[in-house]
Amino acid sequence: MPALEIYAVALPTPLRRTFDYLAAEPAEAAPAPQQTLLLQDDPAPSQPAHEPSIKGRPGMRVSVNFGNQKLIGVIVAVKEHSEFDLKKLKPILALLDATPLIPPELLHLCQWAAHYYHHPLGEVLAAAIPVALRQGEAAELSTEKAWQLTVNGLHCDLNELRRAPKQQQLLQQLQDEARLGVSTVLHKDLLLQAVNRNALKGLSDKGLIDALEITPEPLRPAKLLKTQPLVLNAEQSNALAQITLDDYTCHLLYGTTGSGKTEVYLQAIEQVLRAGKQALVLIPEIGLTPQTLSRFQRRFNRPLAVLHSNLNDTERKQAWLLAAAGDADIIIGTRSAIFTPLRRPGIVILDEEHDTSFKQQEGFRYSARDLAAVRCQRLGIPLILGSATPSLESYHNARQERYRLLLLTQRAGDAQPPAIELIDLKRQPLQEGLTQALLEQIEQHLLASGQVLVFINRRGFAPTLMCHDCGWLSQCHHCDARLTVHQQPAHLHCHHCDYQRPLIHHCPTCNSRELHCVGQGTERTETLLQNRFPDFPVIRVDRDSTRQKHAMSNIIDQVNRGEPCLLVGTQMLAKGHHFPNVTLVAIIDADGGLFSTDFRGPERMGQLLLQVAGRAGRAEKPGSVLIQSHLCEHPMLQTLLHQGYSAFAQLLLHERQLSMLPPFRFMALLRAESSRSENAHELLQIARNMAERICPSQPDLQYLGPLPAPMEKRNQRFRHQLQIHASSRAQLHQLLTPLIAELEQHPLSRRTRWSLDVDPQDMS
DNA sequence: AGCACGCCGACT
DNA sequence: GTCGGCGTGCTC
Repeated sequence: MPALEIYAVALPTPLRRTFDYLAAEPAEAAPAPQQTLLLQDDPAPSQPAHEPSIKGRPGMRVSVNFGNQKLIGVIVAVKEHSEFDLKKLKPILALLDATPLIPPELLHLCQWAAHYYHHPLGEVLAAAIPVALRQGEAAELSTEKAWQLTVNGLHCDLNELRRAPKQQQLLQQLQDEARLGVSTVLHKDLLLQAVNRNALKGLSDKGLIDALEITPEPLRPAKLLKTQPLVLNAEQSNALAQITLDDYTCHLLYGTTGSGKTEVYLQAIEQVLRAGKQALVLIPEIGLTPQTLSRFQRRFNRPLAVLHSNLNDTERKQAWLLAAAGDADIIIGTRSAIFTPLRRPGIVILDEEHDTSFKQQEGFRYSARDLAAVRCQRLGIPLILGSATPSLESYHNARQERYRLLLLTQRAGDAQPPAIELIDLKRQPLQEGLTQALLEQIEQHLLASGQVLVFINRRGFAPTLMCHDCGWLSQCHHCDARLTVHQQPAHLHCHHCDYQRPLIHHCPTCNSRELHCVGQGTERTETLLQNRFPDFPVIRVDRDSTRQKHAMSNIIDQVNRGEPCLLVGTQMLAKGHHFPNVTLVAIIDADGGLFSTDFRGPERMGQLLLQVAGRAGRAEKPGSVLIQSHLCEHPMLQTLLHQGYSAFAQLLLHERQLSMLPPFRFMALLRAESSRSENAHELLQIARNMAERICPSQPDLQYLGPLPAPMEKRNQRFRHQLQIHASSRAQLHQLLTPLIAELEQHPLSRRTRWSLDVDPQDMS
């Protein structure tokens, strides 16, 4: 009598536990003839579609009946006993994998994340697995259409095709390649060579070539590099030499814009590839420009897989499986790529590590940066965090020598750092927010054939419409926010809930015609600059102007042609793209971050200012940066501009320490939202009472709230939050584990939407 | 989360 | 008489 086999299965439900299932009963009589291992679309539930000899192991997918739905889950443990009534256990319907889809190391990372973020494992796994595989598709690399000469085709006389020159040319090409030993040619490669489809069909109809489906072999030519590495300067060489490749170290590569961080990444990756291992490169959501990608493709003769948000389900699955199979040597992706399985993991690089897009802001709120550290530590491989403006968390870790600090201070080549100057806005006459001094500078740079980048971090025409006679404001009815005025096309738009309505010209309250636009947005600045400099093109770059598919690359092309022009835009301009001909960067208003309700406001402001400033003077042309502010004497601005980011970061860290905020304290944010404000508040009050009972407030563990969120009403829902501050991670989690368990048992917790954010990045 | 069950109000 | 509103309970 074989021991009972029970699988603990994680299912995609918000329930924070696994469910036990029996292994499907072994087939009774004679073994069924060759049954397919992997499920087709719809398995017959009565007949398990797997061979009895295959045993379930952790990381394999199963399909099961759950309540009255059929779900796909992942086995997380195989055991002989269950806490649950054995008679009530259901058998799995089918085992979907012959080998674990999630290798043990990745499953462990998911379990760690579920535990650390107090999030259901089933949902963590759902975030880790591409949709196509989550829905039960076979874990097989997709095949590609290819062509092969038939015997007739190989020996066919080209003269026979003299009346079909396209076919003749194609046949000759295929015969030539066949003689060189290349017997099959991928269909997509032929299309890339502009081969006519009709010519292929013609040869195929004549029986000279055959179509076939093949799984392409990864190409690894003997020569690793396509192009030679750049010569490193002393700092870069030193940084590269300090990167430990054979065990875990987290390196903070802190390098000024233009100091050549990417070259250090490339040469570190080169060493990893030479050791036969894979490199995982994580980049911010908008950082994956064709420029970044081509830099990797141009350097290495090795297969590369890309994972970003514009892939469809099939492409995403393919890239994921290529990484898992070890068929891709370099994997480049955004946040969720931290969950890519790797056959031969060698290094993880996370570029622009301060970027907020590495933290998921809804649902499973994980930090890809922090998970990268956990994963690398487990794997015993190096992690490189790179930034010109490191997050205070990482900078603090480096100063505490938990991370190895690698400094790059020199700009590559002859590029000079930009000269940064403040323009005091106080008492200045303004034209749509721009001072005379700024306009004159812009004019000078344009006349000197320079390009000018004007940064204003607000899209639309103006953030508010106001009645000059009665004080009416364009309030959004769904949010505690004003509707933004847009002129292209003209409408009022809430940037928080997406509510839109036509632009009005009379006050809805007093019917006055004196409706004024208050404040500046990109459209308004664009209009002003277009009127003021009619001889130069003004190009607006924001979410609205780049909505269409190739809009951004068209803009990049236009700007890189080098003609003098004005670029007006939001932070989209600050990230990823290089504009070598920009000689002046103008920042319309630096003050936003200094009044922010979020304690990270000043940090974000400093990072953004330097990122924008870094766009100037990248090439041989020296750049200047002008920053308008009402608070020129503010110590933060002064420190940032005169002593640099490190001094600025140290100043902010000092303040964080005094006010007992991260990274000196550890935070969790319990959020609740409801269509009735009292409900959200009440649930959090219950949570606070529970928390006080588990662990009373004390210096090492403090509660703040429940309080309304900074924007209480958003999209018709009222939001409240309870902050939990602890002096150590351990203390935080000692509270959270029982608190969440108790809270989810409470009846009110199922009627009001709530979520937990461990290490919140955005307090709103 | 989904989904079923169940118990009260306005319609063909 | 039914359709359907959403409160409550359960999922191995």
